[in-house]
Amino acid sequence: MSSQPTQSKTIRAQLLSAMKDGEFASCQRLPRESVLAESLGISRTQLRDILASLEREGFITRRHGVGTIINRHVLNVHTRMDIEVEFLDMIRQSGHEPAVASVRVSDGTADEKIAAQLQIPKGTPIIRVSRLCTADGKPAIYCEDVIEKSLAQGGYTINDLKLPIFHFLQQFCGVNPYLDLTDLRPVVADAALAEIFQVPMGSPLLNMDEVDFDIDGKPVFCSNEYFADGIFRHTVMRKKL
Amino acid sequence: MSSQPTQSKTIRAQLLSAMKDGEFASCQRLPRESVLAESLGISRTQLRDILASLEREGFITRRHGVGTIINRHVLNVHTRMDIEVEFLDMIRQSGHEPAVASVRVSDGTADEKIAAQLQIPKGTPIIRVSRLCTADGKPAIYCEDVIEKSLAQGGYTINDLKLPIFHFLQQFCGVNPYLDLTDLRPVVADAALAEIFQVPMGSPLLNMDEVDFDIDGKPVFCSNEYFADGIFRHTVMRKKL
DNA sequence: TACCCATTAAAGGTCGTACCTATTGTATCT
DNA sequence: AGATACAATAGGTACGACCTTTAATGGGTA
Repeated sequence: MSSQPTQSKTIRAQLLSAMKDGEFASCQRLPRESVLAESLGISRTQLRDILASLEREGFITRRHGVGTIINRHVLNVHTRMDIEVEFLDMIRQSGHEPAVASVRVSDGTADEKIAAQLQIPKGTPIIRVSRLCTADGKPAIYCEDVIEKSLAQGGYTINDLKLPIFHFLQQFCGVNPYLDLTDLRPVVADAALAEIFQVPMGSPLLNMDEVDFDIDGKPVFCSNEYFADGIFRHTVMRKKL
Repeated sequence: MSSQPTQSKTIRAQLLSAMKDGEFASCQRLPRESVLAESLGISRTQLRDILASLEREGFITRRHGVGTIINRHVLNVHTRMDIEVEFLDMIRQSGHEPAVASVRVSDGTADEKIAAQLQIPKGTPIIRVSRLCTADGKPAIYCEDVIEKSLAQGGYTINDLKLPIFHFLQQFCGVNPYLDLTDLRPVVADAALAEIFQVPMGSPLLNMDEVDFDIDGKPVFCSNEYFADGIFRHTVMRKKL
């Protein structure tokens, strides 16, 4: 059902971390494609496929007749908002000590909005998981995850929910999120959010409304998230189409 | 200096619009690579390079042994925040009538923040351009663009600044933004912003702090932008690395 | 009839080589 | 000294062959 970690993906990751580790720091550009391909043990054809995706992510720029340049300013971005990252990793990347302060699970049924997001009939049984993550002990992220109840296979404990939600989805629901679409909005803290984040009412918060799809394009999970202001630097890399 | 619109880019755009126009709607997947390559008049090699980038953007999913699936739910997103779009187009895409309500130009010098963003010494002369864009007559986007004064070649009028800023940069500054890095923050309207957006103080606004780089990785332009809440649907597509 | 397993066709993934073309720097000629 | 021609570099494109993963098919057995 899910996509295997193909050779391409592995080498891609390998090349990316090599760049991040300053492997080619001397001239900030990659070796000639033919050379690099050989040193990675793959063909130039495959390498070019990898480079095409890295270029689209902004990490490199390929220029005909010149070479492949490493975009260090992109590589150095802490938190790329256009790349899916676990909350705890995100907090860690921002230089803070992450923790899951609380988890709450409850059953319910899909309201109009959830039904639309998950493409299920209104009233379908769902599970709600509320979590609060802290950075150095301060409230940083509050999220309410929702998944169709019939997908959950039971047998899990609260501790399973304190781990990244992807583990839970994979282990107990048999689903592998492949990509997500997330809507962003600025909001101000109401009484409830002010209490959760321990900030004055009216404080700004970043709201993300996320729907995760599996590789078949089926929505499998959605999440409403609030991010405290001032802890993260949410950066997005943009290029024209 | 800038990258030419290569054949690859052209065909890529052509293929993407064909998908958007529902060209392959019947089965929501692309023809076999060999067939598609032929019908596009290119080699399979080149096609695969194109597909790699389209896959990274979420528009398609390539599955070994299966085929190339079109992700209509991604294709249908109105405003992809991880893709650079002109403000006026953005407003139009959101179903509103765009207009530039006001433009103001002033000279100044780089403060600490601008200096860091543009990687120039503090105090370097700059030009500031403030613009207010409206959607159906209502304030939607307010931005303050900044560019190093020595880059501007003069000879422009206010009307040139009412056009998309990229025209100005290209025509009068000789720079071609290649990608940008944008930081996102939720903010609440202070007195000045409340006046500009004609909303109560304390209203939520989305703030984007953008730095544009040319193809050589040199910062050439930065912009501090505010988006009214409720007009746009800022969506970002995310995949794991 | 129902289920399991082997076969096979379809389609993306990888490889290798040859050649085209844009850039850049250098050497030469004026 | 400047302009022009040339050569080296490196990415872009093209074929054609073969590998590997999926999914469908069909036959055989319980």
